[in-house]
Amino acid sequence: MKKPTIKDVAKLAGVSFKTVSRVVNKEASVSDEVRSKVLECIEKLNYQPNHTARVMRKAPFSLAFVYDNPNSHYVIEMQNGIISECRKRGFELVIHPTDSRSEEVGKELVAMIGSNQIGGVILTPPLSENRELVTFLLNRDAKVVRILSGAEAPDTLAPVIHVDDVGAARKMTDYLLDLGHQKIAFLGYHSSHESSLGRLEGFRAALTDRGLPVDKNLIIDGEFTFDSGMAMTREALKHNPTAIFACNDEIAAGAVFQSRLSGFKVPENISIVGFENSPFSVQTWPHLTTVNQPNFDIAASAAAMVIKMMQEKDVHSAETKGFSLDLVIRDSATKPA
Amino acid sequence: MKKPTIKDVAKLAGVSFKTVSRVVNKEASVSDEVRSKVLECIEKLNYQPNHTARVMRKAPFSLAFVYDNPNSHYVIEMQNGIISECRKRGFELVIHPTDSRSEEVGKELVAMIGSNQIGGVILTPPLSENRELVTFLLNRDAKVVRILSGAEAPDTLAPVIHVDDVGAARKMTDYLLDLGHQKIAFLGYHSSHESSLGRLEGFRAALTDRGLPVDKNLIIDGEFTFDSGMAMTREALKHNPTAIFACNDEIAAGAVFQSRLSGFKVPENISIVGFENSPFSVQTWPHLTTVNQPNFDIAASAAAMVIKMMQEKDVHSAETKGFSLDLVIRDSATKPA
DNA sequence: CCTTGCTTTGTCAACGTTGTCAAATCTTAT
DNA sequence: ATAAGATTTGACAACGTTGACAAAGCAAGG
Repeated sequence: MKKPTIKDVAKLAGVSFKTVSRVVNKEASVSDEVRSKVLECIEKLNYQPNHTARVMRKAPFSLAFVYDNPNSHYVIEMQNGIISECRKRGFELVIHPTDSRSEEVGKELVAMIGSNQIGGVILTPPLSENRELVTFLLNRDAKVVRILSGAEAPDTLAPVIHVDDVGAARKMTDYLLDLGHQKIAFLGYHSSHESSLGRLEGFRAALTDRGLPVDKNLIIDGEFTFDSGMAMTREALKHNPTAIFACNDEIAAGAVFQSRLSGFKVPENISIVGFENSPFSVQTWPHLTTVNQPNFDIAASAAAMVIKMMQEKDVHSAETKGFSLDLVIRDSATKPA
Repeated sequence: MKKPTIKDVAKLAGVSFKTVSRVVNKEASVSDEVRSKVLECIEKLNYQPNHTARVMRKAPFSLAFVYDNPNSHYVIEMQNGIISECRKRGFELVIHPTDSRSEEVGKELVAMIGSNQIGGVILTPPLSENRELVTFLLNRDAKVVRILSGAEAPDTLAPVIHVDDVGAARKMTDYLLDLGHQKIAFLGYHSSHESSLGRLEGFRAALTDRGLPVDKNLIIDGEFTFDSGMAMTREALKHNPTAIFACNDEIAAGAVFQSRLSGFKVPENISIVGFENSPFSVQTWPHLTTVNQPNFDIAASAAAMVIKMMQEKDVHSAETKGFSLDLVIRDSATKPA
């Protein structure tokens, strides 16, 4: 019992297969009478249009999500956002984890696009920061949307979604400052880690805005992990901060833990805030005050953009959309004693 | 500048396009001389075979990973495992998160398969437990591989990968018992949660094997979350256990935290073990002794199975493969005081 | 030098759709 | 009743590939 094709439906309905095609594609010029008969036959035979043949005549209905990020929570939220948009539009999502340091990335992606499986690509950091890669893809006329952090899009190569984590870091720092903290440690500076740079920038800006000095001893560098968070906290504690601004929630969780171990109550004796609003932020006690990243929405709007580009053939206008981030106030920060 | 097709290559190489096709498909009957000339032209034109056309004539080269699981870490590990296998074989992965309670699941999946985009499906719990869904898919001759927990495959409907978490729970309990613990609390029983059932079963079996009683007061039910872990621990502590067996790492993390809050040192005064070896297990102090689930390998072998089924058309022999799980001994459990 | 059999190459139809354009049918105005 | 126009339908090629089969080329055996 083979899969029914459009011709089987046509035969059953007593019309030409082109008419069936028209019904399937919801074209206008079909009489109501014929349409309903065809629809009925489709139902009866359980006909499914062959996606592949369709792609061959029209355009691909798939897009790729390309990432190189060890943070599962982030990846999943992004995926879900993209998928939700894909579902609405009848698109399929192909995921493409990759190694951003590898020379192969460009080739891999070009192969996907060249082979006509994929119509568009969503790039996340650090891939999206790679100008060379982007132009390379653009030259093979791929539809590309980049997700980047920063208050503004850095260029107009291709559409960009920018996520203002600098502004968010500043907001968070302001929040701590408003609470009355003066000595705030910054944990997680890492010169090669783009997002730590942005966050530090926001942190600094908030301090300087109020004419406060930026104490180098309180800017600690390390990895984005729990263990490193603990280590950095030991370091920071030597200089008696009243609050800790951690670059992400994992670090913050480590900080909470180490603080307690060192005899500080959180938040009574020391306030600690995170960044990301990841599951880790409620995996600790007290639950972390942090910054929410609306990854789902960011991803969905990126997907909407690529799909739009895939549909309107010519339009190449480098669109841009910005997201600002909000604080999530929970229990790990309060007024200093 | 359109994408080059096989015909362009043929023209350039001065051979028929069928010959090029043969080269591309690495068929034997091409003289070395011609082959290398063709290869050269392919290179020169930057020709990429059109995947779509290929799928139309042969079979789909994509498989779907279908899941309904809120645990990002699990999903990502599975994805990565599947992808690694796909890359080796030139397949693409389409992900399909879904709502297992919805009536639509079957239809969605049949639509994917019927439309010829997808050649096979990998099902994880709880979808894979749904016999009805599996037979439904099988009837539309989809290639299905199920991942299930349990020491053995429950039936021979379709190939199954079974993961022995019952055995692992027993191993873990034995470990605690060997350490000298007698009063062990079990946290995270939840009647509708398949995996908690299996783990409880293993826990019970280990006790009964040694002729020890199973104290109902020490079997606490609740969710698989940090907060619930804390709550269950408060409950358990009333009955003075010397060890806690948590159904997963999140619960264990909550347990560690609550224990400390209640004045117990971990592991000096109370031993706590988790399950899953998720990132949470090193996101706490001391790092958790837990059970490793080799999700990557499990997924990879599922992928290998589906791909094999897709390639060898007829073979329907319900293969089966089992995985046993190993303990990861870290620092959260030790001999009782 | 011709047959036989093997290897290499080519021709053509097919896969299941959609696009183009022409044919058939239905309206409406004269 | 008829021409003109609008709507609905159909025939056929095309998309880029592979499969089936036929043709050509070549070596060995008589």
